Amino acid sequence: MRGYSQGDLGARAGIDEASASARISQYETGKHLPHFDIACRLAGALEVPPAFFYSTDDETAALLLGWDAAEPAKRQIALKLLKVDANLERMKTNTRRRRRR
Amino acid sequence: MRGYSQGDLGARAGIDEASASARISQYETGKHLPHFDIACRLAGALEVPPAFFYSTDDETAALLLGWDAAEPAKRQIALKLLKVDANLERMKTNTRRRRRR
DNA sequence: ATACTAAGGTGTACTTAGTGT
DNA sequence: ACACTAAGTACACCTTAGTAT
Repeated sequence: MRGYSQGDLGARAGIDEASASARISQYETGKHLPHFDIACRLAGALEVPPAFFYSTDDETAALLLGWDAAEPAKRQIALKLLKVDANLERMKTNTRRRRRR
Repeated sequence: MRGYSQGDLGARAGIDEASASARISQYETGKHLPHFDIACRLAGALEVPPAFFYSTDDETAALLLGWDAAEPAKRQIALKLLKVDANLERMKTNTRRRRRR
């Protein structure tokens, strides 16, 4: 199993092969959205962070890909670089995380 | 409208006030997941990037908050810092973006 | 083989009404 | 006022069967 067909991707994500092609086609054509747990498994199969699928602009998408590929040391530097502003911002806003299934 | 009640948040996200409290409560308690377009409007109201709601670890969540608060100049530095690894990584993997509604 | 779609079945979010703080 | 929940309704995803490249 080394291909990149919809069926193979489905298999790597643990989706029943009988419906994998149809479902992934529906996702790619925008007909339907996968549930979050399925998106996580597809992200695992494609080796991208799940949040990548939910980025609404190309810069954020690039950030998440770079973040995912970077080594821990480089991650720390990037995070510290951004963190100063973030902490200032968070004092002003009430941003509670919402739970997932 | 200056409060942080569920009803106010719903109003800022353009959700019908008759059901805003119930729905947001269901999101916060993990009973239900909002559709992606609703998540985007909630993110706008809370001034966080939509992808923040879909981050599966605290570091990625922090990254996205920092990214959102950072000025363009600082964003470019962070992005370039991560981009080298990212480009190398993308040559090896087949990561097609999936469409959204 | 693979990608895609229509239509019906299935499951989840949304609405409403109501309880409790 | 506000947060939360139960139950029914509405709607989106999933499955199947089928077409087409």
